[in-house]
Amino acid sequence: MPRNATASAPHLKAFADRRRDPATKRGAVLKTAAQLFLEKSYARTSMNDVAERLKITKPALYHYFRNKEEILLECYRLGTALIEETLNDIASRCGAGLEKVEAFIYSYANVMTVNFGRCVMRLDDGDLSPEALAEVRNYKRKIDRRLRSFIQEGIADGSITPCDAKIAAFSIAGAVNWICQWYEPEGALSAEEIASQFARTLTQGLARPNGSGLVHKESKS
Amino acid sequence: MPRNATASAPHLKAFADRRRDPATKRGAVLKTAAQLFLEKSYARTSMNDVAERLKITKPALYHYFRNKEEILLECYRLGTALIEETLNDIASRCGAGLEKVEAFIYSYANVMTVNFGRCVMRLDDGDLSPEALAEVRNYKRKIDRRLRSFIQEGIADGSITPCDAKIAAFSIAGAVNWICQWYEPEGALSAEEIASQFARTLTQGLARPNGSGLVHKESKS
DNA sequence: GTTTTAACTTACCCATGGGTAAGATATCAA
DNA sequence: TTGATATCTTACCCATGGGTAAGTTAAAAC
Repeated sequence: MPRNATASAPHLKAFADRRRDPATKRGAVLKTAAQLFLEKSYARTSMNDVAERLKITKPALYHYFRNKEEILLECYRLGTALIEETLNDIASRCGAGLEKVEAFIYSYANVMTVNFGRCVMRLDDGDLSPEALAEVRNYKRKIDRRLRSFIQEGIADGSITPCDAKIAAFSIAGAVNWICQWYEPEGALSAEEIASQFARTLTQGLARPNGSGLVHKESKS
Repeated sequence: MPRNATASAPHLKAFADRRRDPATKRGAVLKTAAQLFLEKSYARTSMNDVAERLKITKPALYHYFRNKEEILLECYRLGTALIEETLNDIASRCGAGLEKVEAFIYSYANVMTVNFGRCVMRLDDGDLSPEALAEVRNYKRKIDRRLRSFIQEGIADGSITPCDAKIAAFSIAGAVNWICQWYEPEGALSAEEIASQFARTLTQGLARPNGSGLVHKESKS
């Protein structure tokens, strides 16, 4: 995996010449800011830091965003859009509740390895204004409800052991959300490995099917 | 459980009269600060906020702590002490790896519902100085290693399905750590309910033992 | 009672950082 | 070429909040 946003920097060149399209530059600001927010947190990232990395000065940023918070909010919006996309896919897919949950874990885990996705669960939404906070909380609630409904479906169709769906959803969401706290794009673990093992262990559990015998061990691929 | 630190405030009276023991007052500052850090985050909690809640003035706080960071660090220390305590219990206990993991989840989940425990995983350790950060990271690494070793034990003794112990540990730790993000002491879910269901579903999985775990299950529904 | 000392207050300092005013300069349309 | 406009810079404002200096009050020691 050679080119990973950090090292070779495509978007850092966006401000090389003066007149180019604003859309690209706005995007570059956003990408850079998201990166910094993940590196140092939103609060510890100053507008100057963002400007510096783009090799411009602070006030230039205000041509593309009204204020710092708007940048943060936009990160949330892009991230939640990624999540909603995959959620719609899964919901429309046929299958038992358990399969949906499994697909959810897999897809969601992958999103948690993408910067904008990571922002959604790692950044502190308490830094948002009340209105923006309400919007973001709404997105998050929607995700939680979606997962919870998959679990309830599974209990209803018999693919999932009866349990408190609310707690189960928190458990799964927690495991996956936490990825954005420790995942490193350049790290040893690939997104694919993480996503697939998470999907398996969270649905099937750690426990060996029964006792210690290899009695009816299924083909483990 | 009627008296829950928030409503009836025992430690908020610590500064009622002037000369009392410093230890109690220091503890009151700590408790109040931890509470505020969880309510508003460390960064958004000013020393004035802490003082105000204790009905004293900001400089008075500096009789008990050298600076704001020392308060934060102390929260981490008390929290990690709670965790280590339970970890030692479990490690010394006999049992298969899976049982240890289960016990870990149960105990750790309970710690995550206690304010100082919540601080450990919810507060942003990036606010600490490099030295303090190293100390805290060290605590956290120890916890992770402990969990990972339980899992490896389980794989070795046959109680746990072979898997990548590192990823499995992240998954479990994530689910449990996330509790401190959503748990509300006054909320509908009790610590006991959460801890026991977490211990069960994370070890046994969601899937119903027989019938649906497999991909080739024909799932009508 | 008087002194000593810890506990606390009032009043302040100043670094950080979000945001703006106003001017400079390159780009684009004509 | 030239004016108009978006782009970007230099220089600044000021609110917030951690931290301190120095004095005040009350408790405790004698």
